[in-house]
Amino acid sequence: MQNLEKILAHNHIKPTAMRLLVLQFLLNKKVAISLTDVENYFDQSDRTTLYRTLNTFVAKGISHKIDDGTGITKYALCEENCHCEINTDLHLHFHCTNCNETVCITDYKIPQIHLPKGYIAENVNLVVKGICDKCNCK
Amino acid sequence: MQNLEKILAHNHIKPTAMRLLVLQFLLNKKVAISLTDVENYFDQSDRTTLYRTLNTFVAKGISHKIDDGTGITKYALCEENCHCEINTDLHLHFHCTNCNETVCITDYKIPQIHLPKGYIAENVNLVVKGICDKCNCK
DNA sequence: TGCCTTATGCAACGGAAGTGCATTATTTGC
DNA sequence: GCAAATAATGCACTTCCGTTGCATAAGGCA
Repeated sequence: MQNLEKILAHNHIKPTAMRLLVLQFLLNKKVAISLTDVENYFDQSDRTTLYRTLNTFVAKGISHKIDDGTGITKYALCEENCHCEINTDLHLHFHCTNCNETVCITDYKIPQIHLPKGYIAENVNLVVKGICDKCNCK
Repeated sequence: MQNLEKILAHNHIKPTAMRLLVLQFLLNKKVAISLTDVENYFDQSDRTTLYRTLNTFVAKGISHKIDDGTGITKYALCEENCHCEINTDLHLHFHCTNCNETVCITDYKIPQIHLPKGYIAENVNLVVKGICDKCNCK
């Protein structure tokens, strides 16, 4: 698990116990998670700390925020070489209305969008809702 | 303003005073509005009534809900012939981070999205954030 | 060791969505 | 036209999530 510390160190985040645990949790989960998810998992721990831990991860660039249209902010680890700020590697998020999970579909890149004259795009968010493959197979 | 009553009647909504007022408000506003917007405008009126009025409009199909990524649910009247439920007339929403307004950009239709095997799309939401034409010109 | 910075934990706030229930208006059947 | 049923409204309250302030604990550095 040295790996975890390396990830943090590489992004200039002090490897506290809590951060290592949260990072591992994010790594294990393949889906985007909410603050409440983390909170439930680390039952004994304080909500604020977890909240700030997630925000630190976002600020330092190892994870990104996702708005999947449920009104609840989700978090997911960035891919290798991800530069969240830049328009080019934006991808699709899929929210399953059955299991309530949100996954990043990195294969699908958002196409160039031509806005009416005068509009300046800074950020694009594409969310598809429906049934995910797991729920579909059941 | 007979028109307003016709719209409601056509969608099987009883034309109460409140509903007519809210409908007119929506018609005048070219942008997507939040419950709070309506609430501020109809200062004397109860929030719950407005909340339920908007929900009724959505349920009966004369307006649709928009999630513009601000975390605040917005509402906008459907276009003529809109069938919100159906994937074909989904359009783009643009949220201006300067004036905080959200507009429907109906000219841009969301292209077909090819999801991985097993996924079923029911709904697509595409939100672009940035600076709108009005703010850009200032 | 002592100082300074950072992380953590507790408490509390605020906005927004939503619900329960009593009251008022509006239909509808008789 | 009246009574009963149905629907709409208004008030109070709850819950959930995001966020902040502040005091304490921990860790790094001179």
